[in-house]
Amino acid sequence: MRNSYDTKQKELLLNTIKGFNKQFEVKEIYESLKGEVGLTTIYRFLEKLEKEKLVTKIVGSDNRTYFEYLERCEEENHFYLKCDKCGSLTHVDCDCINELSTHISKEHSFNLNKENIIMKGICKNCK
Amino acid sequence: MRNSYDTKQKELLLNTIKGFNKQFEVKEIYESLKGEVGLTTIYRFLEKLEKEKLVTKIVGSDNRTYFEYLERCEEENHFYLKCDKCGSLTHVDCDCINELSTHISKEHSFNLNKENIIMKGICKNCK
DNA sequence: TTGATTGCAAACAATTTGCAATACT
DNA sequence: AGTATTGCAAATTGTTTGCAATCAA
Repeated sequence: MRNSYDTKQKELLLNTIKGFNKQFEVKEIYESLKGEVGLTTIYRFLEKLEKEKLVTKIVGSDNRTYFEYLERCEEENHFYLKCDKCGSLTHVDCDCINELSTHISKEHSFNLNKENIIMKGICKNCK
Repeated sequence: MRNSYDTKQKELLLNTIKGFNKQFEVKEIYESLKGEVGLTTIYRFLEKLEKEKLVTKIVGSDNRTYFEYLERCEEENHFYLKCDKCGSLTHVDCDCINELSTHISKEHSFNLNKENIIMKGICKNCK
């Protein structure tokens, strides 16, 4: 009684998704893997990754639906900086986020979800 | 040569949208205004509000599409705290965000978009 | 009166489901 | 062999568009 098989499609999909270093559309995966993986399979794989919290569905500023691969990170004080211009996602480990979190908890009675802090703006390259 | 008329529908829509104090679905507006405003009009109105940055389309953790009314705020050090549980949005004015922004700019070469900082977690009521 | 707005029905696009064929172990 | 996976086609759902009727100024 197994519950998962390794297939060519899964491997192709994961590599392709990791290859984008910014948000991507379903269509883009489909195009890159034309003839190798069907649309249905792509949707099903993304759904699985979403459940595993490896991928998030988002609405872009152009109002279209994108997916974003979020590499898991076990660091304590970790957060993401996402560029509004190029869509790139930068990982940061810095105590500043811990301080902020403590402050917000004490002063504003709100507990930040420290596993997944994403702040937006303009990255080094784009400014 | 005018470019906008005041209508019953617009007024109803704006009041309804302001009435929710958390994210809402198109369907919810439609239900609350059943018989008073058509679906097409709702979509068109939301599109207009999105352009004015009063409303944002988002994907919920249940993977459905929601809209969120973001009251504009002219304060200098303003940000939002969004509860992952109840969806409520709290406005905060506090210098802490300014310090963070300065730090991130200096140390991590990234310019936060200070107009629209939204951080997620669990609110006072839900914890 | 003039031009904006509305809402139906139809068109369109994105996503999901049923199912038979295929691949994995 | 036995079960998971795939992918087509069809069904479903969400959103947009064309257009004639209506409404605001």
